Amino acid sequence: MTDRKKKILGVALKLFANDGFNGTSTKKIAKEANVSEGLIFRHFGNKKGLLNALVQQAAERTSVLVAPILKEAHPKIVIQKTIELPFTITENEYSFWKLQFKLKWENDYKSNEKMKPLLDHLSWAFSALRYPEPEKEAVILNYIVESIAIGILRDGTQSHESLKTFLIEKYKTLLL
Amino acid sequence: MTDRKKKILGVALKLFANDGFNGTSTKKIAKEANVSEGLIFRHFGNKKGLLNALVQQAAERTSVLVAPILKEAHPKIVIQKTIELPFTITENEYSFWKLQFKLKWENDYKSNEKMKPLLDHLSWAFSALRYPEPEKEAVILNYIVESIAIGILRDGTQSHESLKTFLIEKYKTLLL
DNA sequence: GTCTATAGGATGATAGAC
DNA sequence: GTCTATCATCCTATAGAC
Repeated sequence: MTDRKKKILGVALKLFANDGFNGTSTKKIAKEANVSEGLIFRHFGNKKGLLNALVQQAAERTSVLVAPILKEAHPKIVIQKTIELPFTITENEYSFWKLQFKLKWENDYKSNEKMKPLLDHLSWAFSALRYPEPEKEAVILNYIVESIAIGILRDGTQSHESLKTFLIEKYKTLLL
Repeated sequence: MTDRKKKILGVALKLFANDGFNGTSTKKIAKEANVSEGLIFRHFGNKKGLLNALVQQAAERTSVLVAPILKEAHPKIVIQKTIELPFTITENEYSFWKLQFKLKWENDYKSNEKMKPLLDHLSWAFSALRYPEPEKEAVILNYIVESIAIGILRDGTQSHESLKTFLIEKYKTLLL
């Protein structure tokens, strides 16, 4: 992967995340990346191809991020790590996550597959802890964690920090 | 409000919700509404003006929908009605809600003001029920309810029906 | 791999007639 | 209030040179 190709991907990620796919012209991407517009099409075929490359990168990045939770064998730790997940987002990853969430609303990319393994592992954890409805608990916790992630993208990590402790304590109590 | 103006608003709502603001051309709106393209600009000035009209309609519609909960004086019922809220969405309102949620990602429309009164009333309800952290409980429940709404928009009401009972029971138990 | 130049079409918006 | 015709601009994509 050449430096220019990487630059294009980086700039496109930022712009797609902020202004949306249709709200971002290839011209703007080229300008901000200090690259000719033609180069984008040489490397990615068309604009959609550029987005696809970004989506593929994201899939890999997501599985790396979720891996430590999936390997965790202690149910209580699985839950705690899941709650902590959105708080591990650093500011330079904001564009990445923003694009992920936005794409859920695009008809072509709404696949939910990436988070399925985490959901399954959460179900298992609640099940191991004898919750009567483990699947539903997993769905709910997943919803909470996703909403927190979205909130953080909007207002920053700090604004939600107190929720982390609150949630961990809440789920700890229920586990006693 | 003339019939043609209403028609434009209805078609624009559907298309903006499905394909996004930038993904929808005024030409397409005009064609689907059986109206000349010029008429859109006569009525709404420009494309953004059309979106603004939609946003204003939505604000009114939202406050009507939330009103019954805000008037509710029994804290337990406030919580139950909040949980039930997303399940009252009918299919012909899907576009309306879809646009609402999508706009949260648009830099110009991310205002969260519309749901603030509900959040405050929820806080009050949890407080009245002696929860130690009423504001946080309100935020969490609000997150859950929003996520369910989004899930319903994706997969239909039926797919989440069992969660409704589950949640109502869960919060009932915690209140004993 | 990268750039410049350009084609071909779509897009938002306006003017003027009815 | 509504339509037709039209404009200027922008957009994606390609061709050809280096």
